[in-house]
Amino acid sequence: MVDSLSPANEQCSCRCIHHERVEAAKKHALSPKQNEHLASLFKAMGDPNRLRILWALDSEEMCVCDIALFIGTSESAVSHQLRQLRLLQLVSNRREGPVLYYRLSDSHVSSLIRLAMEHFKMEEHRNV
Amino acid sequence: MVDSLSPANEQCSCRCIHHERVEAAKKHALSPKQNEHLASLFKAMGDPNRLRILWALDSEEMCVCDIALFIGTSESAVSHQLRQLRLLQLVSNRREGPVLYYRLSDSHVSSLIRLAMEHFKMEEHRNV
DNA sequence: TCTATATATGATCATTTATTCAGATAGTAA
DNA sequence: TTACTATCTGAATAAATGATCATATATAGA
Repeated sequence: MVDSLSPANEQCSCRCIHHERVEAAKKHALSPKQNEHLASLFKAMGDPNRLRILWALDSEEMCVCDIALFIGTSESAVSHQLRQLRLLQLVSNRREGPVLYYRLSDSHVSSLIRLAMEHFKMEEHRNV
Repeated sequence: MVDSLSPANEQCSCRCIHHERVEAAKKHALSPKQNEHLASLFKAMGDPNRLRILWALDSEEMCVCDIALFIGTSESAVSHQLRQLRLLQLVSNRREGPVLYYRLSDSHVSSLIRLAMEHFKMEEHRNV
């Protein structure tokens, strides 16, 4: 059992520890890759400005200018944020002339936000 | 319309902009407080180690030692992470003598993780 | 009381990250 | 081509963050 530990994990091997729980947790654990992917998704949603962008795009397409005005930051800052969201495939865009219209790639993001709202027992006062 | 902007948001007022979309986004937007709460929840879940902890605690109680061995970091690091999760009320603990057993505070966290897995079309290979 | 164990906490440090600025790219129209 | 607009990108900087180390607290037992 102990030899299934990676070499770096030696610092605690002498303490209380319920070895069977640790082994069970390892079996139940997500793969490192899955875990990284999920963490990066949540991290992307964990920035207040990005979260506002995502929530805004849930109800309508917006261009970079619109978002910058809505968020109250520079267009460059918004563009950087949008790139992150694009790389994670949370948003996609559509070009119309020189203007890029951004939207949510799928409904998972807004589902996650709504589910998270339940945790805080927030009301989703839809007034749009 | 424009006077509903906060004084700091002046940098984009001369660009293309679909003002009606910006106004609609503002109406639809979460309150700053709600937004901050949600962002902090997602941010907490956005660290790979914290996410592993949360996912592990979904299936069983673990003490700090267990978690440290499972994650492969020091108990102090785990304790710091657990404090953040406690302050956000994502986990709670139960004392048994000198040992603190941690568990998820409610089922929202694991629901969020499972929903996020759908975004990546991950399979939840339950082998525990 | 003293000792040992389990966990928590505060300070520090290295890394990450969000924004800003300057400049580049892409599209449109003259 | 030139000029203009919308957006993107890379570098730099300041702030936030996670881990480590040393120390403190809490509980149990002698």
